[in-house]
Amino acid sequence: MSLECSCEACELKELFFKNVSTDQLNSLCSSRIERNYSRGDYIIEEGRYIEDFIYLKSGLVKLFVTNDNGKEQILSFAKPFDFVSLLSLFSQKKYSYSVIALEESTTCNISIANVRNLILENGDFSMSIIEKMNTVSDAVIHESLEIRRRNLRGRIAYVLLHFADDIYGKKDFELPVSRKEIAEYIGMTTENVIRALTEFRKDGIIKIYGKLIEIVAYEKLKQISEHG
Amino acid sequence: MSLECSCEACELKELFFKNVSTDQLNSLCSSRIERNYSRGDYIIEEGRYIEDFIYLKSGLVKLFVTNDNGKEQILSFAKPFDFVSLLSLFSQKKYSYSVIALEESTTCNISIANVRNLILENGDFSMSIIEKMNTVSDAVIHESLEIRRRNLRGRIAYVLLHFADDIYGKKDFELPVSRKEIAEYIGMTTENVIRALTEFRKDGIIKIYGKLIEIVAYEKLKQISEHG
DNA sequence: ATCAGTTTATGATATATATCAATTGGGGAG
DNA sequence: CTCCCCAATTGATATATATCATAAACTGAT
Repeated sequence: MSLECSCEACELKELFFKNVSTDQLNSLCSSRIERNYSRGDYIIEEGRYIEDFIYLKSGLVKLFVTNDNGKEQILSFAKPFDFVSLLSLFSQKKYSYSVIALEESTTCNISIANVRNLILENGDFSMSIIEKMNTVSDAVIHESLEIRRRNLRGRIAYVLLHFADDIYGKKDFELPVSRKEIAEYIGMTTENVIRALTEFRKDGIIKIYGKLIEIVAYEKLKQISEHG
Repeated sequence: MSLECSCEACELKELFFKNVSTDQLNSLCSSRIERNYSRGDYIIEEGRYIEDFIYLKSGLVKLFVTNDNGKEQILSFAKPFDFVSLLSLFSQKKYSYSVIALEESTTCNISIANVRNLILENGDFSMSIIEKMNTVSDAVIHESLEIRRRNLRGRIAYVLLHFADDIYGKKDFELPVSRKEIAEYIGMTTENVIRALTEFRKDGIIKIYGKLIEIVAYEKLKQISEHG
């Protein structure tokens, strides 16, 4: 039985289910569903019932809300090891935000009833999930405050550094989002996002080839992010 | 023994410890400390080690962060039944925000080791604390997004309605914060907060007597909050 | 009671950001 | 392959908000 469960070999097992017994893992495993998404696919739709605990095995996604006049506000970007359904998993019945894949992405979905049972019977697992939840919500709140206290240039610098440092781990990368999406993330207009990027390019801080960004003057960018 | 525990009679017991056995409650009770704070007192100081699980029995507090240049950003206001130390309780060792009493406030503090033990041994309690955590962080994130998508007037309207509807439950109340603190909450300058309030007064939407605010045209204020 | 410091308030001005308009280029649907 | 829509870009202008300056009212401390 235990040999048949592919969760045993999952690289994310240690991260999240290290305190789960083999029996419990097998139970999770039998009910779990893995899903693949292409760029642009909805993984979670705002307003839908929360039925699964979802975590991202690979790829990159954006979390966002849509307000009455159809405008989108991006909450956060999430990469593997982030638990995209974690924010409001048990606070309410319906999702209060949507999630869309920015790259080819794979999720592992576990029925929420199973997770609930695991919480009820396994204290170590509870502790682990609480820590993860706190970490995720802390990060989202922190991010929001960081963005809010910056001006346009500071926000753009912050976002570029976020992609370079936290998401891709290198100074040159392909932007997984449009200028418009950056605008929706930092709360400014698309035109001004473009203008700031152009300014950085003209100042020799970054190079731009369409979606490709290369950070040339990393320290300078850091300085702009920190002191405007 | 159980008769001596004042937690048995605490009006917040049902809200948070309904799934806790009498023995467990007594254990919590013996280690708990109740603290009183006056307006302006620090309840939590950013950077301090998280040693207690803290909830607000009475009063009103503000949660805020201080950035490098000494400016404060207010995250949220919390009233009784809110769990002020809940945001990052288990995500890290130190508080990433401060909490100050805005009115006479009383907290109940329980050692974090006790709460941790309770999580490990009591699944229902775990479930309950997870729901509370999700609710608190959801609210803070939601609040932040709501504020962000409004202009100055909309933000001020939103804040006034927040105090009237969510905090005081009536249309006339004494502002528990300065104009400067409102500014720190909505991310605008003090002068512009004052100007917007004055505008609302001149338009007959509110009456102002120093800190006393009376909402005269509630629907109008609602409309400004929703559509600028 | 007085002084110092902060809060509230208002006006004038500067600055940042949004809006509107026009152009170019690319990607997807048919 | 072509058409059309959307993304990216740039410029001109409008608007919102910040900044600076000033003053009155209030608050707390001595």
